[in-house]
Amino acid sequence: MGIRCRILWGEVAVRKPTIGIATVAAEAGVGVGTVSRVLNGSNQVNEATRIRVLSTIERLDYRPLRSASSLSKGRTDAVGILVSVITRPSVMARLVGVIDVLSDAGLDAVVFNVENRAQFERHLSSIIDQRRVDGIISISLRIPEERVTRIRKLGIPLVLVDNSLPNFPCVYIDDVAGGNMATKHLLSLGHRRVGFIGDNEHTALGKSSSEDRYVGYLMALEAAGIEPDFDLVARGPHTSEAAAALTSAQFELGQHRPTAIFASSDTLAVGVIKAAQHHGLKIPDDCAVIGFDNLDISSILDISTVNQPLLESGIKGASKMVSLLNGEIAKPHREELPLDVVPRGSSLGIQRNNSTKLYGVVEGPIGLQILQRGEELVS
Amino acid sequence: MGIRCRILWGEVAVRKPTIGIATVAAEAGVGVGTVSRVLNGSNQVNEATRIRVLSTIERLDYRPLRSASSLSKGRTDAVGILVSVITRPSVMARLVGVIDVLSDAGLDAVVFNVENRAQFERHLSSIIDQRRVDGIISISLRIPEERVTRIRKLGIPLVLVDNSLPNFPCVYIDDVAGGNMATKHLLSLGHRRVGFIGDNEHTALGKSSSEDRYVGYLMALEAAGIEPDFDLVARGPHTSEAAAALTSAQFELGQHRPTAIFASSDTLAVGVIKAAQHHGLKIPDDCAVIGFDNLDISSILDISTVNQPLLESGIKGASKMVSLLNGEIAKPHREELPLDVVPRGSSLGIQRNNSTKLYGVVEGPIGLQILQRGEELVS
DNA sequence: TCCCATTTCGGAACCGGTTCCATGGCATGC
DNA sequence: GCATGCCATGGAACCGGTTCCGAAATGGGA
Repeated sequence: MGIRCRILWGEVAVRKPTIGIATVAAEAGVGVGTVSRVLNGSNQVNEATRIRVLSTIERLDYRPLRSASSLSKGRTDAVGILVSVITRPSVMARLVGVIDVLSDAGLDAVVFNVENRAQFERHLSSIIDQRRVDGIISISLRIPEERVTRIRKLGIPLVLVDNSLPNFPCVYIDDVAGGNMATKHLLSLGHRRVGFIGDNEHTALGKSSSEDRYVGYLMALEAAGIEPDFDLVARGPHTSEAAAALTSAQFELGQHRPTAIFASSDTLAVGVIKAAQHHGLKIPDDCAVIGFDNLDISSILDISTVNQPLLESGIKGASKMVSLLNGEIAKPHREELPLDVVPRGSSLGIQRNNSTKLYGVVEGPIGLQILQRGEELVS
Repeated sequence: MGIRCRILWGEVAVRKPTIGIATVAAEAGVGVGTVSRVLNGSNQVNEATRIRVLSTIERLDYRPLRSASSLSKGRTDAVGILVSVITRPSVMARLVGVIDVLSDAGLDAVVFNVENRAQFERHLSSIIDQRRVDGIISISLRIPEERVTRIRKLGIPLVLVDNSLPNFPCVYIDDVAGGNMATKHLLSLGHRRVGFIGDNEHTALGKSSSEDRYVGYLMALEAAGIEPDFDLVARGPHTSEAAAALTSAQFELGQHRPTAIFASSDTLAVGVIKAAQHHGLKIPDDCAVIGFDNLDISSILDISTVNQPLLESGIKGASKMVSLLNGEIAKPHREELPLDVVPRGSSLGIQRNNSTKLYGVVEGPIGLQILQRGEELVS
């Protein structure tokens, strides 16, 4: 009934009495079953008894052991979250949505940060083979085929956020359409030489959002009857520094340089803008820019972008997991979230017909000249 | 030995045979103890036997159940991470450090996102009372006194990151000194009217970093023999919008307006800069700005700041937790991390004597004119 | 050949809740 | 008064690894 003996260094035996459910039951003069029922809020217990048990629990400062409960119940009430490079703001936002929903549902959120292939494999096998969680939510990651097969065979609940896989619940966007929208936006402003700056990190372990957006870019060009110029297409690591370097190269093409650039993420768009400034090009007059994701920074820097519901994707994904674990079938198994272009100063420039007061052009080493819609910012 | 029966809807009984350690033992012709030893890498097992057991495990596709192991071992191998508003980039960076170290140590990182007092209490009691984790890491949060008492009494390992508490391991910075350094930097540039923009969110549940930095600000003024002007001190929510509004009010003081502003975080500094531009003030000539934290955005926008090792704080904090759980005493129980001023364009302006080529001043609605040290960005 | 130390191994007891079945008490219906 | 049914309850069996003790096998030395 909870007496553990341990011999320390050949000295006297040390008793470490643990207060378990049996102790509580004995102390309250009831059976263990009753205590368990009280703990789990069963309505099968008399009110007077319940109160007596509760007060005993209080008095003994009894705290039920989660792992014992998990063992009996056959579930951990925890969900594993596999997350690709967590530091990316877009990934972060999704993660927050996931965590909030899970914790509201009383589920533990066990986060696994995946930064390389080896780590990915290690985490996957740890999750799958050690049965430490009831389900898996994968954010912006592409799970290797053999793992998917195994997960499917074992019947482990899996939900994908920002990716999709046949026969699994998922929440995703149409990146091709998004790339198309962004490019069309630039084309609609009259640009004919539109560049593309993307990242190449999907090769590692993520989903190839950038490549999908590139496909959309090509489609938009084709629809406009424009022959793609592959000198205006470049890919590199997912950093603004890399994007700046790639863009810089395009700006050195002289009269063949792009007059507008679609960066496959806002982070890259920042680099594009840096490069433009480096070359003395005015934005958007000399070069229009649009990004993707609608991160905080794009709003701060007044960068046009394609908005996708990041937080919401996490919320919806986690909700599907909760339904799955509760045995309810998530009705719309697969869910595509809407996208929309957010036109800002980096493509539109100052809208002269905007009646609100605009910021003047400021000189100086820092000219973070932000075009705000109206005065709300400094209200 | 692992046969579970369940009656479904009054239909036939369904047998769900589970493959447990006993099955493996029987199948391999050994005892359960041996299988367990193999699983845990004990060296008390003959090589031939080990191989036989491993192949049986492989053949049966046996996966040990984490919660059973936890129950016997008396530990969960999981650590709870309490995190204040996770979306803040500074908090995020610390979290990443923590998660990486924990997962390297084979510990699960269970993340609890705390956004309000009620959530905080709920998560705390869930963690403490349900014994779901072996230890707690608290990031940028101030734990209520009564909870601390309880944690201490129960002997739950607790590590604080970006905060400190007597007799608990912690990793922190000297915010007072940081505020002092930032303000001194501005004073050293000749400014006498230095404003302070801080946040007031510590009242809720976080640590009062902003207030500590304010104290440092006051000390620096005093050391310079400057009487503080409380018209130049303002606090609001932790958003650049709020900071912009507060700053704007200061700029309307006419000749009494500040010529330099210390913002207690980079996020706020962005708002300060927005407000300056709104008022047609050049930075840093008309108003110098320094922030705090050295976030990505401050580097992108060339904002002077005070650097603190964010990722490192997480790494060190988690390492302390690992030591604690391993029974090793974390030697330097409390650890203060170093701070340093990172002077950038928002306070220094263009350094004319810098030999590297500088970006020209660009006109246009977006003049994200970033002063880079050298060409490495567009290399 | 016998003795003792070492290595390897089997398996019962145990970790601490959960669940299900048996039981007792009480009210209702005939 | 007795059968019936429901509610509340006790407690044994169970969940599936871990650990420890005792024992068997092995090997080396006298």
